Amino acid sequence: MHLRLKKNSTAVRMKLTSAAQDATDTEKRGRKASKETRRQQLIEATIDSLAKRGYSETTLADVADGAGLSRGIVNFHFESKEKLLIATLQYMADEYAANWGAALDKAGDKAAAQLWALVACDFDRKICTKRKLAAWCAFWGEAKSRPTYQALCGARDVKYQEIFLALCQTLKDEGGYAYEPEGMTLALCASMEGLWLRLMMGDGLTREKAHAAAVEYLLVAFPTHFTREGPK
Amino acid sequence: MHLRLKKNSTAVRMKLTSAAQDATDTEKRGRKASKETRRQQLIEATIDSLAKRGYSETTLADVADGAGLSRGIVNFHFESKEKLLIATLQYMADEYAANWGAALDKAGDKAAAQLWALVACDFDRKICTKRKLAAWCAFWGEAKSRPTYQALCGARDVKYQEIFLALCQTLKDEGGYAYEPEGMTLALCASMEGLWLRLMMGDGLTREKAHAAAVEYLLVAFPTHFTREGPK
DNA sequence: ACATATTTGCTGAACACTCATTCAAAATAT
DNA sequence: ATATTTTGAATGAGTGTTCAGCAAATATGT
Repeated sequence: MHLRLKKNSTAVRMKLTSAAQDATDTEKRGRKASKETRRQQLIEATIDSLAKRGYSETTLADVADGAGLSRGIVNFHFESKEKLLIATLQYMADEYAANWGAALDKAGDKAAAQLWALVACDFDRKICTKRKLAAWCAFWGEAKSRPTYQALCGARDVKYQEIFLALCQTLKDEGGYAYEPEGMTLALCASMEGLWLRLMMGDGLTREKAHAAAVEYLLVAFPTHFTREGPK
Repeated sequence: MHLRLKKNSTAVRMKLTSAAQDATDTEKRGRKASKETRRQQLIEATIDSLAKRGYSETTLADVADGAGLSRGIVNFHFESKEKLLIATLQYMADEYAANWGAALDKAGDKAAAQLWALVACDFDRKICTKRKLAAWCAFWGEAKSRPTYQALCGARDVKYQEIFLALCQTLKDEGGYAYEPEGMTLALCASMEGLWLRLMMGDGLTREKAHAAAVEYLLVAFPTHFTREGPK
């Protein structure tokens, strides 16, 4: 069970919120945490549990313990375990999409630079954690038999793959390459997903090595556009 | 529950096994099935259940029903659910290894032909079924938190990847390519695993298209060795 | 300011249910 | 007759869900 002061904790908390109202948010911990903050906290605990124990052994008790809250809490903030898991997947999908969206914006308007950025951001520190990869993989494992998961995992690609394809097409025209762009794009995207899978399995593969492998692919596919250090 | 005749079913079964002792094995169904046959039967039912319901919803009751046998049967032939699942994964790993082993034998001794065969056999009818892919993926999802699964999923690569690397190395020397062979091999293997993942997800991707994408990769990586139709 | 009422967030014990496992009895094979 | 295989009901541990009640925060009254 988690320890928690009963009577006198009030005074402590009041002092904290008034004296050390430091920085960012008025809502931080204790009762004061807003609904959205709690949901966030529970989602993080869910990712932890998925990474640590896997999908099939993730229990609400474990999530609650991980968040330092009580047993019934999930059914209060989410309606059910199922809803919590869906919200968790949704959160990860949104984060992923936001990440490559931002990378694309920063990349300028040359196609080569954009493709490079898109590949690089998949191996970004923020996204490509063992913890997050394990959570993704846990959902993949269940996706086949759960349409909702499948939709959310797939939504990852709807826009993404279109952009990828368009970029490969552009580079092909620029460089006069001979390949068939659809197959090329598919193989490239699949390669990055496969690298994620291997990173998660953890055969001593590092983020850097995985990224280097993806880059190696870019080099052979688009030799006139890239060097190992980046777009020309 | 599964329906089953009680008293008179014996006669029916006897007639089947004596009159219609058709073809292959003396041991087929009914009591007569040997230990090994029953285990096999239960493993197949397990793969079915993994594919249909996913890892977390696969129950012994479902496996037993799928095999047309009673509830307690798994604990008789396997000691526990855990052991059944491990035996199932072991079976799939063995089948996979046997498949690429055979493909390699048939490919002759030219490195290009061998690599081509190795890539092709991953998309073979026998191996690359939705059913089997879903089962693989179910195990991948749990592998992170289960050393035993991880070992069996990883064993897939121990020899495999060595051979792959050696072949890429050979082709590089023959063709005077400029890439770094480790990264190249890793990206290629990862690409095929990623294609499996996508096949399983089922975005209207077919075995043929997935194979074509892998081939597209081979073409750009080893342009002097391959055409879309095969090794030169 | 202080007291009281109401709302909101949270708790944890109780409940219902699923499911792996056990085992005595039955069916079958040798 | 004995050994082996199979059955299916019983068992018990584990887990998601419910809900009455508690406590903090806020609103309202004096």
